[in-house]
Amino acid sequence: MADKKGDPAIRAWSHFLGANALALRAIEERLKAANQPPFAWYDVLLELDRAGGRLRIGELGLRLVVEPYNVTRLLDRLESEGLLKREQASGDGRGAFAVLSEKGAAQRKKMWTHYRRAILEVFGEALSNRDAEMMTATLKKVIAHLRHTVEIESPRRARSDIDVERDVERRR
Amino acid sequence: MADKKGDPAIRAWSHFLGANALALRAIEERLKAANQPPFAWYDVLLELDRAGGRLRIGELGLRLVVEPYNVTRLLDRLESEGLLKREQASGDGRGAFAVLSEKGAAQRKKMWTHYRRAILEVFGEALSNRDAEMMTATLKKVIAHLRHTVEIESPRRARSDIDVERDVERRR
DNA sequence: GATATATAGTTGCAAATGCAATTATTTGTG
DNA sequence: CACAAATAATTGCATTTGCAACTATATATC
Repeated sequence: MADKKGDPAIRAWSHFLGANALALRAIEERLKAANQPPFAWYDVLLELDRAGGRLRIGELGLRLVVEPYNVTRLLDRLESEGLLKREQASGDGRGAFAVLSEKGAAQRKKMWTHYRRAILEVFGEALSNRDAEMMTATLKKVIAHLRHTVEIESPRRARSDIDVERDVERRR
Repeated sequence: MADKKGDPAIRAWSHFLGANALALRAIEERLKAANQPPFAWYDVLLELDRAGGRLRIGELGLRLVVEPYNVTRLLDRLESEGLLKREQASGDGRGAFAVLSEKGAAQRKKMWTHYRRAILEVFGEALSNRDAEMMTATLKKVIAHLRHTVEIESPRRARSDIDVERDVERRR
């Protein structure tokens, strides 16, 4: 109990979670009210745009922080709306590019007007510029830290599975 | 494009999203590696514990920022593991309480050792105490703003004998 | 240069989530 | 009191996500 809320990092995390839940809910709500697709679509389109219109699918997943199988399906949905197309990678028969279409670029712009307003409304209104800047700086540290440690850790099983304790019996 | 990254709030939001994706992934990953349930379970158990062991289901949803239908199913899962039980609300035939069980309390403690370590590892290591404290303060503003504007409808509680008891710490 | 291993991306199936009712009860209004 | 409206929680169905396995191609090793 003593250190449950005692450590500043724990307190920050708990507020982070709370703000996250409320903010995501509010943003999605506003996008839906404006008849726009989920904001995850915006991120895909933006990342493609930033990369000049085309990006290897795996690289896209890394940048978006989305698992490969979810990238596949996200792209399926966007592709079926004509917002992008897949293109076989020349020189690597395994890979493919996601390529932004005209329609996709237009959709991104369209979404942005709503998304931007929503962000400012639910997130920006609460913060001074100074608050926001400090938050950006702080979150950059978190991101850098996580990008770093997550990378070091994946190659193989980090731990042996001997030490696992079965606490909750069934996973359904 | 001029103000796409120009506004401090927008920049903060975009970093917020990035940190969120990385942090959630890392935390869940570590809990899974320790064979623990998802951290959403912890939140349920903690909220019940904080409330003294029992809470109206709707109120639990508000505190957790989870939609009613998802609360139902979350409780289904925890209840089927024996971590809590539902109890008909006396005085209101529609409602029910979620009641923390011994096993649930124990499970919460158990999870905490892993969860706590994970938080400190993936989130705390990146931040100084001062960083974390500033972040908490800033996020509090965001939360207050969203709690206020997003939920214009203040959930008027039906007064019933049993739950009058703990009005003390409604807002957290 | 044959074979093992690693990489890119996808897929089947199960579990979780979102949405739109649905049930049961309570409250408000005439 | 009768009846419309509101509230608490759940459910059916469609969509999305997670996990594990799979296909296909590339790379490394001997």
